[in-house]
Amino acid sequence: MGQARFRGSFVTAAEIAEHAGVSRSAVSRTFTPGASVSSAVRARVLEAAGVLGYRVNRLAQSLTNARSNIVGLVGADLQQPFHAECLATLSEALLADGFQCMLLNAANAGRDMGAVIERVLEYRVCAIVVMNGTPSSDIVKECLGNGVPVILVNKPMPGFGVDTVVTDHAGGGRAAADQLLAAGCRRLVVVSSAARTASLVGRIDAFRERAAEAGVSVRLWQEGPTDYAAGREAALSILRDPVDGAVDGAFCVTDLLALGFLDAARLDRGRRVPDDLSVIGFDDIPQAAWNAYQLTTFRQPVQLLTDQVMQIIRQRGETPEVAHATFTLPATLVLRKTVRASAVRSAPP
Amino acid sequence: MGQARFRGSFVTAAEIAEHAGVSRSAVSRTFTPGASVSSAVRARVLEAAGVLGYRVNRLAQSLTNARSNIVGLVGADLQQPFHAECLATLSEALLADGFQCMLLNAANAGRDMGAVIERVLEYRVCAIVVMNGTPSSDIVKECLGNGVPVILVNKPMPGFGVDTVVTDHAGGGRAAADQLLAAGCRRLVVVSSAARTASLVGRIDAFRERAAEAGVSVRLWQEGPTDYAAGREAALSILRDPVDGAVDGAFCVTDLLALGFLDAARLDRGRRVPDDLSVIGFDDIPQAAWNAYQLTTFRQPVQLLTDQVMQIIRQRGETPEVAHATFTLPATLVLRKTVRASAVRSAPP
DNA sequence: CTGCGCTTTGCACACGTGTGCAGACCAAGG
DNA sequence: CCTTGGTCTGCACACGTGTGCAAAGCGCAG
Repeated sequence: MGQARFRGSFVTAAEIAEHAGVSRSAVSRTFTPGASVSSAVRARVLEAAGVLGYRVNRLAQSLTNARSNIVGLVGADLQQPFHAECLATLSEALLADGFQCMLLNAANAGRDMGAVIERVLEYRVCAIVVMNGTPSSDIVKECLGNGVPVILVNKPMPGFGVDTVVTDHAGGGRAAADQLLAAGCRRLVVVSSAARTASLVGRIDAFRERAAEAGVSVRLWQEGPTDYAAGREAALSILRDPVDGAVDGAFCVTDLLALGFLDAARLDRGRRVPDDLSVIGFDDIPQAAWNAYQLTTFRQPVQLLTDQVMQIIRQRGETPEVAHATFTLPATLVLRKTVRASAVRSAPP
Repeated sequence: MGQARFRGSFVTAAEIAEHAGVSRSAVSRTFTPGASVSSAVRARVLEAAGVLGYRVNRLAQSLTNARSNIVGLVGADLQQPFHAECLATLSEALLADGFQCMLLNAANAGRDMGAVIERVLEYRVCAIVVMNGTPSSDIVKECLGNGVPVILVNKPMPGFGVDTVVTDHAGGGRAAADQLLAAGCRRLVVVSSAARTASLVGRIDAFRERAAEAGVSVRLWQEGPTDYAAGREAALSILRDPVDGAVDGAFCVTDLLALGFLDAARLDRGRRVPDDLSVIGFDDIPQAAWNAYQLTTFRQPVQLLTDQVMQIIRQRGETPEVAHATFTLPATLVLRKTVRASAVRSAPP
């Protein structure tokens, strides 16, 4: 209420000092934990700050500290359910830990995310987290050279001085193959996109390898973007043949692909899922649990990934010189209703 | 490459000046558009900057400018499709216009978003955009008192010194009623949540008013959160009665509610949509277009809303004193397949 | 050659904060 | 009384940048 200054600018510590009749240092010390101020001075400063509405200027603060408390969050395709979940979880964890997050939308994946990273470097961020997409090695080197740690999610980049946190895509791919094989499927297809992302490739390769071990060959579909429409296209094309003798098991490397695949398989191609055709996805986005789908899929451990990222940020903030590592977290199978119950089951208790 | 300094800190303008044999002012002027530097000096500065990897410190820059180029983006429930779309669109527009965006995840809606806004004020943001959720009037006053413009999306707060950008919820609600009435529905229900958000209330009231004008009363359901599961609950409860004599038209004030409602209506309650029951949603999230749903809904003009927000930010950056206004943008009907074709149609051409 | 005007340059200050250092103040013991 | 030790406080500098001001350099007309 006591607007001592003209409207439209922030109050500074000097003004608080004047109002409270102390030196500016006293104001600074009052808001610095562990600094030496008498309780009398502290009280007067706090009162003046309350009246005038003082709010410390973190920009100026960061100037002396060389610590900005800002973390750069880089990602593309933010409106996709899985990425949105990562973003929501990460940003909440950052805020809870006292950081601020600068969002860098690399928009359409594949656009030069170097440009946006360069811009956020100008704010002296204390870390950069890449949620998806692939930054060029040049820009990563530049970050590291300036002492800004880089943390990659689901994008291993070994021997580069970065920390990496990944889901166990290969483990998920193997488990997916096991599920379909156990369900009796023998004509398998992997549905992916034209993107050759490490996470997608990891799932694909492990799936095919496991199927090969069982003597089953796998058809591979890799076209278009990684979204619902592409999943539809895949099903429309793959399931063009009549029911008998066709594909009976599909591993869609993303839930979005899986849901599009499911819709086209059922509604356009008349397949009964899971009777004629079993489908498995990956990510466990909220829509996978919807009753129209009930998709069997693998849950990415978003909370664990986030926890690990936070731990790395804190760690590097204190002791930057520690060795870099890759943390692999398990994907867990979520059994719903798009995979046929396996013929051989353990007897119920 | 030429790391003249020890690894782990940023290069300053003074170091560039020394390396190029000029004054620090010359460096500053080289990177300030419109400043007066000879081309010879500029060239030497740019070369030194390239070699040493100079990157201007925006924190220090903002200190003198009192302009940080940072916009605070406040929102809750960021993983919900509509909010995620708003976030993606807004953050991309901000970046394209040269701003940086600080993301403030208010997490579970209704938590004190005052706390997060207070924190971002410390970074001297040049504007705060509230994408959803309701900030307290105290915190809004504090922003405005410090000269930080506040822009509310879909949350009118008239006479408060804020700018507001809203979808025409009432127009959508009326049009929804018109659609259902034209389809011959006479036993209507509005499905909403326990949240009494202005946007939801606007849709509800306009819908009921229009229905009342037509002499049709409307049952109102307002329970639980605004999500898929709540839509299911609504349908399970409302459609418990046998088919004949029950509800034949539902306006779900959100697509998420509508999709949950649809699934429960079809799969659990055996209704045929649109034959037995017509359903209309609101938002036009991507999932509404999926083949399993084909939901008739109203598209919120996210791109227009974003454009308007950007225009306000630019405007207030130049001439802060201009009068505040509310901009209302139309919602457009997206006809899909959950509303019965109206009995009376204009003859095809 | 001299004077004028324009461009370029460096000095010095400002922005708002943290903090080392020295001095002031105070209490207690000798 | 003096001395010692501890707690507070204020001065002054630092952080990295933008910019007003005056001086210097230069081209050109008189």
